[in-house]
Amino acid sequence: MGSIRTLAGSLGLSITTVSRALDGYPDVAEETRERVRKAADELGYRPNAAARRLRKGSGETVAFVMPTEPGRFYEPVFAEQLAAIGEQLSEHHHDLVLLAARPGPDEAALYRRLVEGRRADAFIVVRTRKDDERVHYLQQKSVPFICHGRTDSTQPYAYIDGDGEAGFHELTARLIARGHRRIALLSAPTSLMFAARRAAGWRAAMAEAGLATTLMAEEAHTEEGGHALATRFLALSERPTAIICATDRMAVGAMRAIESAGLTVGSDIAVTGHDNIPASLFTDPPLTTMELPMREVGKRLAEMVLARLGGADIRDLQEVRPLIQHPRASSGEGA
Amino acid sequence: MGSIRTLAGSLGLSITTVSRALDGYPDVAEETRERVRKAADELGYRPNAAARRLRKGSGETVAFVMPTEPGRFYEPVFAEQLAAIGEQLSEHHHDLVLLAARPGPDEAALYRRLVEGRRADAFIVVRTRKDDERVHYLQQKSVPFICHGRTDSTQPYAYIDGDGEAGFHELTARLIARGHRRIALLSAPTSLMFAARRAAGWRAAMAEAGLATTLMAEEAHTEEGGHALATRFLALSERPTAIICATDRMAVGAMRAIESAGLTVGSDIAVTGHDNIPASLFTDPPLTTMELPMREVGKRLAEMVLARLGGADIRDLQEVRPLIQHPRASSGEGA
DNA sequence: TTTACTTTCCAAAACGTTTTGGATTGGGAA
DNA sequence: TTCCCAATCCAAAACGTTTTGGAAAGTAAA
Repeated sequence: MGSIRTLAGSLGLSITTVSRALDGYPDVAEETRERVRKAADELGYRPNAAARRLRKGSGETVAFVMPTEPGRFYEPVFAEQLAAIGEQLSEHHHDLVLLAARPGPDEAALYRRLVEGRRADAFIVVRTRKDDERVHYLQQKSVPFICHGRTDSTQPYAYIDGDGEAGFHELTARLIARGHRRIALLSAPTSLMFAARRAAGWRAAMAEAGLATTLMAEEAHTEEGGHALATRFLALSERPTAIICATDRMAVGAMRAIESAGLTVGSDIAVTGHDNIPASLFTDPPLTTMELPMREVGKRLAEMVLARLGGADIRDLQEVRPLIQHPRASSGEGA
Repeated sequence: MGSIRTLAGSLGLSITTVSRALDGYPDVAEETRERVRKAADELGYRPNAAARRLRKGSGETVAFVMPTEPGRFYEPVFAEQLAAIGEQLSEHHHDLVLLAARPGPDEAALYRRLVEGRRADAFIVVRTRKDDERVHYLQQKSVPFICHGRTDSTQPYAYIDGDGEAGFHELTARLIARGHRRIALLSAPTSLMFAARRAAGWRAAMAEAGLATTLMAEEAHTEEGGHALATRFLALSERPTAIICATDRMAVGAMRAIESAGLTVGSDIAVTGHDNIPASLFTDPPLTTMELPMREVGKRLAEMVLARLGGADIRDLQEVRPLIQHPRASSGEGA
């Protein structure tokens, strides 16, 4: 029911003409085209996606594989990015297929299945790692993809990324200018590219000021991770006067640890994060943080995928975006 | 490259036999089947998804349309649910296609496009509304779907839902037993089914104890919404001694408002939420909340969709799950 | 030996599009 | 008139599977 054949039949036209009319080819009379459009609307005709994909060879399908960590997968800004990607792609009549696998052999197998079965024409790769097998594989198979975040690849690849290095450099310099000397970094695992970049920014600013970069440790980027690391640093005889966290979630955990130790965030110890999650305005005191607008990034990510599918050059699809700083009371700044 | 034809050719078999061998039909010799399997592995052959879908008529595709509100879409537990759905579906070789549209005409048009173009064989409908056009439409077109949350429909439909009514009833009764009399409810918009259910639970418990249910108001279920409503209630001459929030995010906003007013959460005013977001363990004091395990729900949602596609009866696919209560210090309970 | 049945395989049709390579018509130029 | 070209249309092939309806060969029963 509702195939192009019945539509063509009811119009007394060939299916060729109907197809070309709807696809906007120039070799069909304007009057006919209108007639076809109207009938298609009335019958609620939509070309069968599978048939179209089969014939065209390309499926108009973009895959997004969530790297679900063992245990909970809780990414504050994730949903927003996904929504933006979905909106943008669907506007251009592309499908976003969502999958999930934890990094490791399962993930690799999933990528192979998607590529070999031609279930996806392009990929969006998030949460990039330093040495990223996903990137290797897609490059080798020459499947189009866009990364959110950079990776250590010798071959060119398309990406969009926030400038975490510059952001953390600027933040660290700001704290140094306010008199801080012992500034700790609570990092996420540095095998994750975003964590490595942010750490590099902190390290550079500290080095420029001639300060030691010993107060640094890695943990999962969760409230719990932040709490554990902060507790450890607070027990030092020379405890830090400022704690820079890789993410807002870590900062929330760190703030809790500081309060438990009987200290006051903002006056006794500065705390900062990254992400500008909604809750960061409602911590006590409000959390100093920085932000890469996820909705914009998601939209751009989708645009870049479409561009790549359209044959755009990889070198024109490499973007690093500055972060928006939000200085607030948790670092003795802002309101 | 890599079609079933080349595979059949290289084996000296017909494509029929190859297809049936790989699909496990009984009319192919065990020896042959092994030979085919091995060759398929070596060549990395996977059936072309579009061709298979076209021929089979069913696309093995489940659609998930995110109801993106105007402005920010930030759903703490959302990513986890999505990951679980994706994992489960992909295990059964089904695709999860993700789309996004804000409730309204765009959303309706998107559903039509998906159904009429046969881009989706089934739907997962989340964030159900009292009068839900998505449900009406899918029922009318008799497209299989599963709701997360219930709705006001006279016809039967498949759903899984947390028992927010019982959960809030139990919580309210607990607070009453601890001596609270003026218990306010900070609700999400009651056009959303989950908010209406939770409000009903609170109202019933209050009525049973002969208490007034005037202390109730609706706002967006965000930190900001919670903050605004709490501020309003705190200004009353007879302010509430307990504030029940529809979500943890609202509770975070409410706690901030209480502190700003110079009061102490837990001792002066009890505060509770719902969702058990990770941050709820790291508020000061830890937040009393309740939970529907999202990973489990996601998995079950996927299973139910598959069951429905397999012809299971709707009446066997209606589940209400009890919530897990987490009494904590923010309501003077727990540790 | 013939018959009937089982096992194993296969040719061809079908799914609903898009694309290729014309065919037809009418009008203007020669 | 004849020829050419532009404007419209269309029949048939192709995309890569799965499924239908046997065919061929071997085996057991009569």
